[in-house]
Amino acid sequence: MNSKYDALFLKNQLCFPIYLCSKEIIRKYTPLLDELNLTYTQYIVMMYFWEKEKSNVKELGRALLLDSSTLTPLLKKLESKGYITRVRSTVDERNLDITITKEGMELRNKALSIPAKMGKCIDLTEDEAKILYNLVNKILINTQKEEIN
Amino acid sequence: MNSKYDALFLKNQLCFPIYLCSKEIIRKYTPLLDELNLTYTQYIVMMYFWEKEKSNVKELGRALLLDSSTLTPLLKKLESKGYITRVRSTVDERNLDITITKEGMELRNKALSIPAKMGKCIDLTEDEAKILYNLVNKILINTQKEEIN
DNA sequence: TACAATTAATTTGCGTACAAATTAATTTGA
DNA sequence: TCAAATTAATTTGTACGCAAATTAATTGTA
Repeated sequence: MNSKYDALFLKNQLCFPIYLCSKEIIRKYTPLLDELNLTYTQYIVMMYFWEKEKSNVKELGRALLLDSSTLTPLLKKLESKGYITRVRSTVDERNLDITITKEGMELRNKALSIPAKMGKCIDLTEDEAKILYNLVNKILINTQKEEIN
Repeated sequence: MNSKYDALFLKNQLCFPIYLCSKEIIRKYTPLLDELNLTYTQYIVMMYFWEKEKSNVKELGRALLLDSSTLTPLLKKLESKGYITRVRSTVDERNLDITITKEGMELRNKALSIPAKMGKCIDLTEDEAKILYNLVNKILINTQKEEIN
């Protein structure tokens, strides 16, 4: 311990490199996703719909940890690109039925090469990737516990 | 391998939880930083100036991996809060001399309790934190290598 | 059964984040 | 030496990201 300010030195921050890492990864995704006419967040949303054809804003937001106010304009953009449809539910008109289109489903095939390209770019061993995955998920669990501060 | 789409399943993504992790951590920082009248990015910039009293946009951007077009408005905000000053260099007027003020420097004392609070919230062991730090930095190095794709 | 409470989605406001274009100052080289 | 190239910062345009306010539909209950 050199100074009472030690914990405030940039080089001693853990969160800062995580934040940089997330940004850099997204930056690397960008040219690959450009070919699918998707941004990173839109790609994550499409990934969700590749596995679950139909959903609504609330459910999607809970699954992807995205606010409804982020999703509303993003979903409108995906609709305008023809990848999903947005229709008010007839059962409960508060809900929005979001459904992937055939074109949206076909995007999946165009995305097939992306994971390998990104994996090569990240360039971790399988073990390292697994360790990182577990640690990051541990933080996600911990940060989502009841706040005390 | 169950399907050719395996690598596109959300649960098999490494980058997605890193992205979530970064966002969740920043979300946790927010109420703590509110007391200093700072956003997370502004906090990182202030941290930089707590260690290096004077800089310019280019140098700062390289250190923090932030674009000048992100920094320009952010620095104007920090200036309006009285934490830094922005003056064109007299030596080379293309450069902006950015200097931390006394008030900016004093913020550091108000920030002293933040790292411990965040550490408690993240809740990793010292070893886990070190491993995570190294893995994230490895990705940062790898992603910043010459692009091949 | 009306009306208050709740719920889902949208809108608004503010702050990043970055690519591309622009502006202004400095440097380079024919 | 002066026009072209380079450089630093700013501006512009698009897209998140989230808190808070709003709107509209549904539910709960007195």
